[in-house]
Amino acid sequence: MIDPQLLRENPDAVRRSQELRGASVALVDDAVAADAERRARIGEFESLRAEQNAFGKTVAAAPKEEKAALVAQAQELAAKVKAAQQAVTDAEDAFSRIVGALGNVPIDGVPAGGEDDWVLVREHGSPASFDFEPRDHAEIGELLDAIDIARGVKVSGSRFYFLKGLGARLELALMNLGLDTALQHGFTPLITPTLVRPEIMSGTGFLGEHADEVYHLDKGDDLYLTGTSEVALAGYHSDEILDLSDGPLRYAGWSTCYRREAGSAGKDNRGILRVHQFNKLEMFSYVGPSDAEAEHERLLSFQEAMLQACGLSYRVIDVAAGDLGSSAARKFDVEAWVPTQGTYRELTSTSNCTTYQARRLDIRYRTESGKTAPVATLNGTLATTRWLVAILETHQQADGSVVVPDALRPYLGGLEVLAR
RNA sequence: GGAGACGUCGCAUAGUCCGGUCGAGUGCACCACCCUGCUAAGGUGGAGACCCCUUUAUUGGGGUCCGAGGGUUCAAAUCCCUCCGUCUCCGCCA
Repeated sequence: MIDPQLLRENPDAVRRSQELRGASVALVDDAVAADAERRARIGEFESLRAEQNAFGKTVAAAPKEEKAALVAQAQELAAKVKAAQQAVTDAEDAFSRIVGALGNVPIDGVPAGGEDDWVLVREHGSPASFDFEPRDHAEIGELLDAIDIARGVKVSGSRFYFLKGLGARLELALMNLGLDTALQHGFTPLITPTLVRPEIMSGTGFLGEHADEVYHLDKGDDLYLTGTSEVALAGYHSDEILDLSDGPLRYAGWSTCYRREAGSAGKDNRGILRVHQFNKLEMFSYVGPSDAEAEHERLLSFQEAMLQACGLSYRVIDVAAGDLGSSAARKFDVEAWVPTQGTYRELTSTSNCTTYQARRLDIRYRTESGKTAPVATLNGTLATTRWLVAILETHQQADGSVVVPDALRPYLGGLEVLAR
């Protein structure tokens, strides 16, 4: 949730934010009103409560012949207190519902608009060219006996697959390259739970507009399957006051990810570009708010280093405000060239959530003056199963074999070419 | 899955049976000062989180927090209910 103080002191900034996102500006007025209402009700309750507390003491201290009369008086007061308390509860519920619906305020420079209004930050490398007709990754995967889609569908349904032999090894190699990269930069590896409680799921913002994307267990276990380890990584320090005096806390979380892909029927049906289950290595940083933008650049640079190590050409885009998740204040996607699609496809994404997510999960740190303040949280992908698509297609040869990028060879026992 | 015990402001505990004197005591750790002077001890004082008003200076006042949420009551850490979690024993299964 956004900083209520910003809402109070500079509602215009929030209005601009909503406008940039293409979201409701009127909601800001509702939020301001809800805030005022909430504070008024709190004031009423507290003064009544103070009166009751004081009165309770005289009742307790009174001699027993006077007690009956005093208690009768107190009853009246108690009824008022109870009503006032209910009014506070209602006002606070309304406030958090309305304010919670406001997205994070984009950082200056984030382009306005929606999905297609991203701004190119930079390009690296040039799209691969071939002197033969390139095969798509599904075909290569079949030729190499590396990706078995037919049996994935047989066992689990559409959008499922088996990674087999070289495919399985390639994914593990990629993950290990990512893990080593993370370790070099001081990230602590974490293998995270993929089933989480409702409060963690909603605290991280995944039960909002994208609730349909999430698998939920309904056999008496009120748990959600996470679509990214970001959920567990953010929940990890929820309700805590962190010690950031030695610098940011950085984690590299590895987990399987589950997505329902509701609403994308017919989209990317072929291969493993869009699947219900995949693996991902995710970076997650808890930093002081003033360090957030620098940290964002760092995460992006690690991602680019990974893409480069895998020999992929890519572009970095600054995602437009309307296409940010509600938690993000800025998001960079790194998209790799996928030869058979003749276009760039998202391989990684890194979001600076500033203090938005932390405020909802109640994650704070101690400032120099000893006070507590919400931390900033950032996340970014370091490797996912989807990378296999770009790697296989980019480095394929006419005979269907695939050249292994140098950086991955040590993780494949020195293998230089994937061939059957 | 069955039976039992438990969840107190950093950690450890007192208090809960007999509701008001506990808006919470004590020990350790922590911070400041004093004493002393040496790889320590002693003394004094302080100290949490959140919210509202005020001030805008880390000011002053008020409210909330005894796992979470409800209930009973003039009044609940203390009684009742639900949920979450921990521990012990048994069963079952890896």
